[in-house]
Order: sequence, then structure tokens, then C-alpha cells
Amino acid sequence: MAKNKRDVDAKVKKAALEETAARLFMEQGFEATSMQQIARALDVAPNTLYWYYASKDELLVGVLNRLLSQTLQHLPAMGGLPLKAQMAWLLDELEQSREMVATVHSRLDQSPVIRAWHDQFHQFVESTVIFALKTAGVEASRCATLATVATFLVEGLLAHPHSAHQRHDILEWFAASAGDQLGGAAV
Amino acid sequence: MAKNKRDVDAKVKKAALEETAARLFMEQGFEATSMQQIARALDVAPNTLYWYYASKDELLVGVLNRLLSQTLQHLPAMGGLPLKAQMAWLLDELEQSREMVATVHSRLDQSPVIRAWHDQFHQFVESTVIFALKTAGVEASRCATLATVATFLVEGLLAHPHSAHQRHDILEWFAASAGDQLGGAAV
DNA sequence: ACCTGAACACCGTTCAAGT
DNA sequence: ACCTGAACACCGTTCAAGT
Repeated sequence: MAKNKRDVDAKVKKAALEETAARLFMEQGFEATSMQQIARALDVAPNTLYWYYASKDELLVGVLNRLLSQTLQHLPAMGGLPLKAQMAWLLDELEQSREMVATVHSRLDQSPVIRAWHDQFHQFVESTVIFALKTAGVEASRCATLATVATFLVEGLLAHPHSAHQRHDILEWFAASAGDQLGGAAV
Repeated sequence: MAKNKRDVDAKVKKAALEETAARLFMEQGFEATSMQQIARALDVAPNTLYWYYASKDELLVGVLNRLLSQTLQHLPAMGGLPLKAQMAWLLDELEQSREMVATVHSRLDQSPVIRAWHDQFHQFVESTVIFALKTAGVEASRCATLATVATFLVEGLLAHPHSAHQRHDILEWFAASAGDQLGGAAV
């Protein structure tokens, strides 16, 4: 288990690999970026990538986890804020990875490994939102439904182009509806 | 403009082509179905398909329009029903084309022709829902927001596996929230 | 352990040629 | 107008071989 030189080197190389891949995926999209292209940017042979990742989708998972861990570092600061603000923050955060979000959804039915990552991510987000709702005093039986609705609204806003005005109206309406039904908890 | 024999033949052949393609797309998915495979099922050479459609995506558009026109024939009967029932009907209808819905969303960023079809379809659905809401007496300024939310919820339910219980809770909550805010209109 | 050259089995699409 | 055979330029991935 000792971290020897080799492990460090491998980690560093994977990091460089994922950063390059992430850049190309975001610039051109996942489908439009070939393994050849990534390899060329790294100055290695195309099949070298397969020593580190079993497939292009596994490389995508590596990229996703890297992006996720970066986002999670900013999470603690969001603890006490109202739900509407938290959704707005999540939206801003995800919007910077719009391309990646769309890619994940587009490969759900084609790639079991992406499906697994997606489902796990969703479960994490939903349970986090449910916890936040409970903490805000929302009736326990309603929390799951509200969390799912919140998720669907965020995904809808991400997938479809919209104005700041539209976004505001939707989040406002949701927060009001969620709050109203339980006598004005601070949602 | 006269409908001569040639036109009829072409229509019939396109119909057969699109039905075969639709079947394979639904059985195996769009990506997993090659032009070769479709051609083989029709007993023609692969490039024959390109005489009728400029690309695989244009063939998909043909299939989509065919499915849509079938669905639209059942639409008139839905006129007077409450919004919740209409959403449930739309969900059942779309769920039979889950694969196609997912395919359309997955190709939005790759294919301008699919993007155009999708946007047009969305506009049609939203304006239909807005009309239904206005007819039900919903305040005009709220209609657009509610229609968008309804759309997002339908898409969310379609994209993510869920129980009948979850679906019921979400539709119930939405109808209640939409109705409450304007003194109990028959939404 | 790490990387390569060469190949494999596809893919959507094009083009010149036939009828 | 309609259809074909043959090819093109890719693609993700594999494998045997090198160090």
C-alpha cells in the first residue's frame, strides 16, 4: 500500500490525460472528439490510452469524477442557504458543464458504465436535497417528491435554452409552491 | 401537382422504409442500428437509403413525423380533461416511444436537423398546454411558467425510471400547486 | 509497467455506373 | 427516377511486440 514513485507517476499521468480529455470534450463535444485526437494532444500513440482506461466511456467517467470533485469543494459553503438559492447555485455550477451533462444523458442507454455513474450521482444529489428539506422542517412524506421535482426542474432548465427571466419565474414558483403547502417553512 | 403513379410509389416506399427503420430503432436503439441493417431488412443496397434521405438523421426525422402523426390522431378526445389527466395521457403515449425520445435528446447537439425538429415539437406542445391552461381559467401571466414546468416534469419522468406511486405523487403535487395559486380553477 | 505499429471490424456516406 | 458495387475516410478497440 506504500505510495511508491510508480503510483505517483501514474496518478500524475492520469490527471494530465483527464484534463486534456476534459478540455477537448468541452470544446468539441464527446462524440466529436476521437481517441486519436486526445492521443495527438498528449503526444502518445492512440492505443496508449487503453492502458489507462478500458474504453472511451471509462475515460469519460474519469473526467466526470474529476469535475465532480472540483465542484464538491465549493459545496460546504452552501449549507444554510434557502432551497431556491441552492438550486440556482447548482444550476450555475452545472451550466459550466452543460456539454458534459448532455453527454452523460446521451450515453445512458449505450454505456452501462455511464449509466452506473449517472444513477449514483442522482442518488447522491437527491439524498442531499432530501436532507436539506428535512432540515428546513418540510414534512417527511413530501420530501422525496419535492426533491425529485427539484431535480427534474434543474435538468429541464439545463437541457433547454431559457432566459434569466424564465429561470427566475420557475424557481420562484417552485419555492412558493413547496413552501405554501406546509405553512411557510423557510424553503 | 397531379398525383401520378410515381408519387404514389415513392410514398409507399418511404412508408415501408420508415416502418422498418422505426421497428429496428425501437428494438435496438438508433445508434445500434446501422444503415446496412435497415437496408438488409428491406432487401436493398445500403446506399439506396440515401436516395430517399440525405442522412441517417433525416431518416430519423421521417420516423419521428410518422410516429407523431399517429399520436395526433388520438389527441382530439383529450380536449376537455383536467391537466393532470392530460399529462398522464401524454406520459403513457410518450412512454411507448421512450427509446425515440431519448434518441432525439441524445442527438440534439450533434444534428441540426434533429435539433430543429425537437424545438418545433416543443413549441407545439407548450403552446397547446398554454392554451389548455388559459381555457381552464388560469391567470395569463402564469400560464407560460406552468406549461414549462409541466413539460420538464414529463421529460423528467420519461428519462428516469420511477414507480407508479412516484409518478402519481408528482402529478398530484403539481396539479394541486398549479390550482391552489389561483383559487381552485379546475386544473 | 508502460508504450507502440499495425491491423480488425465496423461506421455513415459518396460517386460513377447501370437500368 | 431509381438502384447498385465499390470505394472513402473515418471510428473505437485489440494484439503481438518492444523496452
